[in-house]
Amino acid sequence: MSGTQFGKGCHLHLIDGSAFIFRAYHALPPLTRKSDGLPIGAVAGFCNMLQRYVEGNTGPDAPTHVAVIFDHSGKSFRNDLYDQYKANRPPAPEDLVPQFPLTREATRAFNIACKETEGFEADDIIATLACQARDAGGRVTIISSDKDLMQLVGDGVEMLDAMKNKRIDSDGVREKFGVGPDRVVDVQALAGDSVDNVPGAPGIGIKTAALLINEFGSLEELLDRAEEIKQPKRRQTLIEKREQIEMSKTLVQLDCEMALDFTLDELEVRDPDPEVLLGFLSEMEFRTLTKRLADQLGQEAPTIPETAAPAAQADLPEAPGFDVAEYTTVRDAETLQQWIDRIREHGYVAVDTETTGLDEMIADLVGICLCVTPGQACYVPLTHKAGNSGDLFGSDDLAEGQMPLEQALEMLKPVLEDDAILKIGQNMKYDAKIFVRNGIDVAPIDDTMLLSYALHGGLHGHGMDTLSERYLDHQPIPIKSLLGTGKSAITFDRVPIDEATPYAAEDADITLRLWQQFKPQLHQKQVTTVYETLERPLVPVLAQMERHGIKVDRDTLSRMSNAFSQKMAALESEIHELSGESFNVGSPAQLGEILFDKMSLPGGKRGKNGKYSTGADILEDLATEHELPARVLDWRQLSKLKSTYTDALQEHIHPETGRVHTSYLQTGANTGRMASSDPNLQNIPVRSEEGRRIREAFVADEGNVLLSLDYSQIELRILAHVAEIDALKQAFADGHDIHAMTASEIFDVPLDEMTSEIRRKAKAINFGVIYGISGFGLARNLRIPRGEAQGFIDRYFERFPGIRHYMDDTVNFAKEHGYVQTLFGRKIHTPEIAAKGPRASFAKRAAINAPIQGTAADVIRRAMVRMPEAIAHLPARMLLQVHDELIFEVPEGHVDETISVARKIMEGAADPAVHMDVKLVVDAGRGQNWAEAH
DNA sequence: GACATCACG
DNA sequence: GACGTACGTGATGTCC
Repeated sequence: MSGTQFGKGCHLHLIDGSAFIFRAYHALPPLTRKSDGLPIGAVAGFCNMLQRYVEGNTGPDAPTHVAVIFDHSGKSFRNDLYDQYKANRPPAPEDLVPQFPLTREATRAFNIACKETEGFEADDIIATLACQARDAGGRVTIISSDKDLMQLVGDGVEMLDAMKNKRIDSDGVREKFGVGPDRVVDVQALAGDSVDNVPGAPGIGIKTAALLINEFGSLEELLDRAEEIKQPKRRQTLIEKREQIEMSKTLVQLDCEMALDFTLDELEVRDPDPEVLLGFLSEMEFRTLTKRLADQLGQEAPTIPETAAPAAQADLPEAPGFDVAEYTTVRDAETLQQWIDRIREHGYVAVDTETTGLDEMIADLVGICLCVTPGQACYVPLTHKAGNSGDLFGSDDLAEGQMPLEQALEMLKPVLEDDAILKIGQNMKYDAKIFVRNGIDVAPIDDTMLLSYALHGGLHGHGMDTLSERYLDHQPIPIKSLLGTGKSAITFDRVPIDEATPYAAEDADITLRLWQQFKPQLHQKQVTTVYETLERPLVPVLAQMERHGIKVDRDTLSRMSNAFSQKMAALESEIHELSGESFNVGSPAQLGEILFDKMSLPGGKRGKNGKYSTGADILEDLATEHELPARVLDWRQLSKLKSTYTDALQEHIHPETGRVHTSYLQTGANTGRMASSDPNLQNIPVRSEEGRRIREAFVADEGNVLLSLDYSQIELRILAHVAEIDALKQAFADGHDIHAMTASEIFDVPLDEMTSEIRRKAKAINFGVIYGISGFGLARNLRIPRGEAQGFIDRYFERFPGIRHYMDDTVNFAKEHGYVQTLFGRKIHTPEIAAKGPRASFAKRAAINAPIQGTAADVIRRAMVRMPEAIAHLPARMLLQVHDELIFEVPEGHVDETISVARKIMEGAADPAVHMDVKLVVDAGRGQNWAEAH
């Protein structure tokens, strides 16, 4: 056959590669390569399907030419026609993404042509090839079950559903669409397609569409003569939505005349090269398949070492030391293109951005580093300024030898947004936010900080320096050595490029090395699900919340600040008068001396630095003795509110957005909780009346409302579930007041005789249990004798013995394994549990608390991950998270629906991963400001 | 930079 | 039997 021109007698097979991939992915469990944990299930299934396909190619239907056609990642020309095209399609699963390039490799290993084209979908390539083959007089079989391809059937073109082994010809198409292949697009244009988000004509499905097309002959005829339609609603739709219908047709119409950079002749069937094919299969560690194909090809099967993972790691080629690393500066497009080519070859890249500051809402991009191989990284300087770091009046001109920013971004954008290329970073949320401000939506991503958090939570911090020293035995170049410290510190754009390159490139290099080490461990440590469902997908969600921010009214804060100042001044003179001397009220040391030495008040205890303690609890006790401590308490409250909130918050209002943009630290708390900083919006006052008014400054944008949805008693509910306390479960099921119920049980008081004082005690005990109760702690909290507190606890354990078992079991588990777990499988390490003395006591209480606090944290993370999609059809925005509460902003008209949708997501957040015996309940509030909404 | 204090869940 | 003690955070001001 070789050298024959495609024509009569030839038979072209066109395989829809994406359909193969997704079918393979869903048909197989999430297999990973044994030596390094690389996800490999879809590739395995894909190879099996290719093998079966090749094997079945005998007889009259055997092809002379064949190609596997893939969708090129990214957007197609249809997105230019309609930006919503395929917009509701969920992104590819994370563990599938790294497998996309491998399926291309597999195709080539089978020596089958493998084609994809940027800006076009696989369907268009298939259409163009099918038309070319048909016009040349050949026969075509499209191996796919995608109905969008049915318009191509006829004239020697057929489809084959490989799963059902069913051929589809013109009759088959007529069965499916009610019209012949030539009118399929007309029907699709009318019926639309919810999967691809093609709008079509509302209210018209395939049946009706076929009826209309058959009646009028064509879509154009139908639209021109729409007035003749009898049904008024249908007539109106067709007239009013004409433009939308015509646009839909252009979306579903496949392009048969694409300019291809290859010809049909190049698709001729070829035998695989045994060495290449078996090499690929054994590299993937497919034992069965390698052997089967080796037998078929009459070759000796290459041996695949039966290595356990840790041994395999030792087998990996030793990464070069950091001292011999090759770090280059990229100064022109040609060199950058070489790096981009390398990235595309690998299918992943470690990325790091250098910027002018730490606030990603304000900092500007200075340069980008890339790394695909340990020890080889590049730095692309973009906006470094001329003039050296020592020059105080450094020029604002750009330094020589840098690519134009726009050009570099334009070249990198397709790579950074490519679904098939994994972008690896350390704290990628930061870099992603910088990129968004430069018009690039980085995805998909992996994050070494989050990998470490999932793997090592509780063992150590997850910053780059810690990780590098710990896992790579390498101390990174300190940023201070480039920027200096304090007042004389410079910004990164003032660092000479020659100095910047080794620092920046090293960060990307470290990130890549960490990723190579951590990623396979997810599977071994059984935290893949935690990482994939609770950590990785949260990154874009948080990034969006942070970028959106919450509106804060400066005037409200400013007025309150002035009021606080006046009150403080009055209190201060009163305090000075009472003490008989002028001193700094804000100095605990000076206050302590006044109270306990000069005035000889009782209860003077010295802390570890030899100073008297003057904490609020001590001053409260002293308040019965003297007026002064009470005044100091008042002053302190105002001082706190003013400095931390009314004043500091104003500094955080973004000059352009007028909103406050906090930053969430996903790895902030060992338990799985997040932390908020710059500013911390998770500790805005609420407990005191005076403080709560601060929340009035957090307002909804014009025409909008703030919503607050919070989990009711989530930690106690989780405790009831994990400790299996039937009485508690029942109380939650019946909707009873849980603290009153507890009080009734342990103090033997009937519910109708309950007093607020008894209930308060029970509430303290309930919280105490969650925190790993001790007689001393409860006694201090309730200000009762220690013996009495211990009595309460004893009675509590008597009534709810399950609690004691839970505590003992949890501590024992921690001692045995070195960690405890949440219901979702998050591991929180407790290295101190083996310590002696008070440290062990701390660790025990932390171990008791962690699964409860951590499970609650996991629950709300699940809700947050699912929220954007759930509210996508609403003009609602999720703004803040405060541990068990989510804050939304939504136009007035959509309040009720938003509450109902968000509540459903939150209450169902544990499902289906975890079944809870106790239902989760969410309370909702609304208002013009946060005080009203809460 | 350590410490004390206090804001939140 | 003594140890110290509720769990998890971040921001601020003082003082060295």
